[in-house]
Amino acid sequence: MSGDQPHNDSQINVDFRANDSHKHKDKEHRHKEHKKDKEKDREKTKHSNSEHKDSIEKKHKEKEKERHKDGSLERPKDGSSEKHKITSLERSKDDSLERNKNSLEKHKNKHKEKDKEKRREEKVRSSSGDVKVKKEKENGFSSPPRIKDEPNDDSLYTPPKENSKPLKRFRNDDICDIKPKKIKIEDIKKAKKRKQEHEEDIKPKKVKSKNKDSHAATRKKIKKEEEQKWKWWEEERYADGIKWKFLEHKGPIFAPQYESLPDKVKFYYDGKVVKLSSKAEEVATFFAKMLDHEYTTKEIFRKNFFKDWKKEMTSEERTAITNLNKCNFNELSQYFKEQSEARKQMTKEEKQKIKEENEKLLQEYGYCVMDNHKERIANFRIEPPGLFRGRGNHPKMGRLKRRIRPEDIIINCSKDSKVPPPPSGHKWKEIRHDNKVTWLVSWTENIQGSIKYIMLNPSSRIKGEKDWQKYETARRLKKCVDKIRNNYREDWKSKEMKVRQRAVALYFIDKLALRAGNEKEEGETADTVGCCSLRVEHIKLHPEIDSQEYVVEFDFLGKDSIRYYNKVPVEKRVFKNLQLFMENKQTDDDLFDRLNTGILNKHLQDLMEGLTAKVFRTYNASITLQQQLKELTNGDDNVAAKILSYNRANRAVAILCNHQRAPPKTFEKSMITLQTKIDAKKDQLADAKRDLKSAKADAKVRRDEKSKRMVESKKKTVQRVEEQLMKLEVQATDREENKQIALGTSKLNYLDPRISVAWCKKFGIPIEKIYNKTQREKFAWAIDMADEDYEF
DNA sequence: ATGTTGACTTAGGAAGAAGTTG
DNA sequence: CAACTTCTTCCTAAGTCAACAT
Repeated sequence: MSGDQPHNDSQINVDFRANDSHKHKDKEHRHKEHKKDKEKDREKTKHSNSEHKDSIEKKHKEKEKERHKDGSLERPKDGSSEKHKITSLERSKDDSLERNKNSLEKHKNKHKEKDKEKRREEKVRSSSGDVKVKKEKENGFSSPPRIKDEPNDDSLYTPPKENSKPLKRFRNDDICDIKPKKIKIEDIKKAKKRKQEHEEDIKPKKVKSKNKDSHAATRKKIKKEEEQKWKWWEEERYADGIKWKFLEHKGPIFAPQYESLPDKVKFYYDGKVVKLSSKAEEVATFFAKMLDHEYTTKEIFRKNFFKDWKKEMTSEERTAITNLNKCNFNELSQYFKEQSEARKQMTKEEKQKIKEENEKLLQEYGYCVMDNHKERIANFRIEPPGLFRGRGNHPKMGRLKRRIRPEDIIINCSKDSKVPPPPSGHKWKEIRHDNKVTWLVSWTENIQGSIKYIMLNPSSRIKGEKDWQKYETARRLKKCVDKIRNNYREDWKSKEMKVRQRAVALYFIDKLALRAGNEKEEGETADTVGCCSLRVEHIKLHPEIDSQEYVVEFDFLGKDSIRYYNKVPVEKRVFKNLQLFMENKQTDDDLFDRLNTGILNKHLQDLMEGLTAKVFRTYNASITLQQQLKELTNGDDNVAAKILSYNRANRAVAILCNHQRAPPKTFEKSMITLQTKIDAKKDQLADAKRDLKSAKADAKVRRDEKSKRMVESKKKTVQRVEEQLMKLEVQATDREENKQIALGTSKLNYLDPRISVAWCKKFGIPIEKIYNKTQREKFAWAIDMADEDYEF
């Protein structure tokens, strides 16, 4: 499909540019240092085989060049690196701090009103100008019928199994020709029938559940099933909305009660010992435990902490303790360090005992029964109290996260199940029987007032089905993405501002895999943005730069305050539109002032059933992996080299999605030790080769069996050592390239696992090399169902 | 439309376990 | 076997998106 990824080359280039400035600087810097280190090493060891080193470096360079040619991994060497010298993560913090200081206040008051003003203004502007025809055009443009008619025959991409067993219809996804409302009714009817049949098959426990014998019977049954690994993906799914029929669990585990400090551990205020009340002391320990962290030095953190701490103090304490700077937590901090040290020093037996106890708790609380199957729960422990630490420059950092009591907890389970008893002397806040949701336990958290849930493990049916469904939606997008791309390109010319903005935003989401960008409440969270919430200050337009035309420079903080930096050449039309959008705006005005995620997603829904902004991320990630694997894998390579190719493909995706990590603290050091190993291995190889030579010479002279055998064994040694060396070198390359890129997130959330499974099967790579145990559990469905010619 | 809330996915870092090495 | 590194699991914050309320 030519249109699969018209953007891919640029995407990947672009991505490397995403690291551009700061990261690149950093990378280049690191490269130099690395070389220096190598040189040092050489001098030290004197066994240097500089030839070898050079050749490896050359090899790497060549490889990188190749990749560059492919439009893959190499970053362009443009000179945009000067400005940013700090690594992304550090930088992002500083940046946001600065900005927040300056603009937070402004924003708070301004933004909402300004938005309204703006809207008013622009209405005037547009009605007088060229954007008159709004209503008609809007109707004209959304033109859903055309798109909806797009043949939706999943058959092409749907493995036979799926065909015979209908996919679950979360949003009536795969019946596309019928109007949604009708479907609902029909689906429910069908579902009822299906379920009746289904239940007859598996003997629902519903009726019998009060009977203990039958409970025991089901348990046995569950155990049996456990042994042979339930393949939920071969079974029918529930229709619309219903998530389960039976749900029983043991409730959550609460955080351990606070234990007072021993008397010898003292807290000082203004140089004098102060004995704190239990409540105040507990909160003090939270602070003391974090003392080593940088954020206890931050003004906002300290202010928030102190305010909340005072609330926990007795009135005497409150009058006595008025200045956090006069508080001395050192003894507390010291005490906790000793404690953790002591924990490390425990004997094997003690550790074993703790492990066993944990295992017992896991067995008791870590599983639930959902529809005749025992399933693992993800987070069965209630979050303990502590100090809130948001990410980035969070206005609420340092606030007290309060202890959750049974009275805060809502239990969700089925009516016919054994409701978990609350801890003695307590009651649950509520017991609910809602099978339209997947959670077992919920409570409201006190920092943001949001609801927290206990849900099932990713290996569970309920999560797995949804995950599978996600990739199926992305595959449906694959089939109509060309149309959608043409559609938004047309919309760049629209007379209506709203449509143009929508089209440009969608272009970014598609090309750059940006997140949708919901509005957020000012002052409640860190100042981060996604596509729809970009502000004028987040982009710069360069009509020409580095011999490229129409370049947009992005620089903003995204989710988790991870910095997104990228210079992207765009089409002229996009560029001109951006200029238009930015006209007469302040830096802190919204770039897309007529757009939000709701509008965008509604439009997408019209283009394809189930399509939302985030599907583009999934789609582009998966299609990139597939294409990169195709390009990078060399069938003649050995396993290690193939895996390097896989990791590189994975890396291309991680870069596309801007999945970063802080470089491991020990990165430089571990690189050096690895290099030393490589050097040692090279020496060993040289020795082995010499041995082989002399053995050969020897054999020539002697011509006896023994010396022949000797030659053979020496040959083998050389081969073995060569392989080992190769493996080390591959490892070094891989690690180097991975310094601040996190592969895990995309692997876990964006890449259709069937692509990887198919790749493994095709090239004879054991799946364990790609997925660890947890990942194999999560992707069991894919491992079971994908064969080597699976295509995304 | 706009705002609010609830449910669920996505995310990076910390802690803990396992593996490696001197 | 202790110290260190690396891999895995845990933790929970921070997004997305749809349904509902205004």
